[in-house]
Amino acid sequence: MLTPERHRIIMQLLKDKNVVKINEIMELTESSESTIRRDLSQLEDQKFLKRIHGGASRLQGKLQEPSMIEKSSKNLQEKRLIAQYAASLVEEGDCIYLDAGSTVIEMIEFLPLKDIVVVTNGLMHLKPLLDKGISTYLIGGLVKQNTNAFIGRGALAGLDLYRFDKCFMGVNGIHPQFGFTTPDQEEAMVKQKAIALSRETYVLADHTKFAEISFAKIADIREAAIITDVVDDETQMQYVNRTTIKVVTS
Amino acid sequence: MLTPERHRIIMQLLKDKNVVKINEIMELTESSESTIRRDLSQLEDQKFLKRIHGGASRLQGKLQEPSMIEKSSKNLQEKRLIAQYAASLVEEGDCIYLDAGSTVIEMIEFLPLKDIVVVTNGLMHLKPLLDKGISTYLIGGLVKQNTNAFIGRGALAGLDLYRFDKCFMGVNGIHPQFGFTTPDQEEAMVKQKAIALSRETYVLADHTKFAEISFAKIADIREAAIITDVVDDETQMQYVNRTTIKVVTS
DNA sequence: CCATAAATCAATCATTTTCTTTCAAAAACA
DNA sequence: TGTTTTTGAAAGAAAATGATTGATTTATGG
Repeated sequence: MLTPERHRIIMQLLKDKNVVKINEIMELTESSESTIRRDLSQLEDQKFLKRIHGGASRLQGKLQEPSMIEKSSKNLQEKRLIAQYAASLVEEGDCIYLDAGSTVIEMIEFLPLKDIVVVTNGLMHLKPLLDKGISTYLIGGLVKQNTNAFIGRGALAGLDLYRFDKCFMGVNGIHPQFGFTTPDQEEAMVKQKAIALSRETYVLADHTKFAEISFAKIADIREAAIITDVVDDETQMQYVNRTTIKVVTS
Repeated sequence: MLTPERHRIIMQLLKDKNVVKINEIMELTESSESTIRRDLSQLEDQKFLKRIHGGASRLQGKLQEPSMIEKSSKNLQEKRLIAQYAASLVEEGDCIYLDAGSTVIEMIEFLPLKDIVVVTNGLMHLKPLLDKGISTYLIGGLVKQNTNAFIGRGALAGLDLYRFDKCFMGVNGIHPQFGFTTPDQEEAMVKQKAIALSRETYVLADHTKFAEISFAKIADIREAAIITDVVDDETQMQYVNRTTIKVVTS
């Protein structure tokens, strides 16, 4: 592996995690310890990072990342935790489908850099995915104005070209009887098909989605695992399914 | 293999990958190590890339790649006239295909607001189209990093869902014998298919495109009408076809 | 708190890979 | 044909790499 490529990977890791261990880099780049140490020295000389015992840390102050500042909103924090957990489910070699939607978009920055392929119907997902250097396929179709999602016949046909290991999806309502729902019928069709084409489906949902019912049904509640943050009282319990994963908040 | 062709391949690889190893180029061009090294030296002298140990990396920052940035400012006025004329060909009720590319993108602001449907493989086209309120379909596929065009199997399949009244296309080379050409083979396939699906095809080309030959052939010169700005002397005449339209410049 | 163990570090060296230079053969050109 | 340009191969120089060493730092247990 060429030097600048390693450097790029190191900086990418740092952007994601703030601190990175030498072992991680060694594994990811398949290089020796010495090489990575030299890399870190060089990058430190160029003021791109600060070396610490065991690895390196991002130097803050000069170019503060917005990711740390905008963490104030409670709901956003929740979403990020859910997204982070969801991203951790992605394994090397996976081909995954990322549904359009604000929760799913948060997953991208936590995705592993390794050998994965992403297919999506979310226009907004594209730039962050490409920035990470992930090979990305868009399914095409009619562009829905307000959500920037691809829907319609073209989207369904584009989807049908692929099969997925894992599917990550946002929904608007989760209800034990009425299943997963979303306002737009056309979007529901796309989601439905994505689920059908995936080995496993994960629905990312913060607490606001439970006990809600929207217009168009996507699937029954048992057809996907739910990744959420709150499974508190008995009232809520009835809305989850047996594959629900609770992400520890706080 | 000829020198300029190797150079073009090298630059193409760099556009896609940011870094390229000498071995890769050797294999792809079937040339010796020495030759490739010479190529890299020359290209570095011309400020087209930066040599690194083991290969070359594309230089970013100050001298951005000429493909998208320099192009978009240099012959802008020319391009806008060509684009404006092309847009005037669009009639009410038309379903048109807009190819990815900097010349075609200029068409959008001149498009009539009426009842038209646009299909495109250009990601950059999307926002201006939606801003104008035109109903827009994207064909999907693999996102090519540097041109933001959709290519590959997904793009071809997405294209096949539609039929077009008119197709507007950019190319890199126009030559009486070698036809319309473009550097990327995958993009050429998409363009080829778009032409096949259209009743009429218009190639938008400023004077820099004539007598140029790029790597991948799209179509013979008689398969499309050319919209251009200069048809001056006899030398140039041989490169145009009988359907060439000259746009009056200034 | 200290002492010990474990982990990490910088420095060095041998090995591998890549680079530059040089030269002769091949190809293109006139 | 002779001349120029391009190409490929070879040899020594330079750079990058990986392993090893002993020093330094951090963690752990008493």
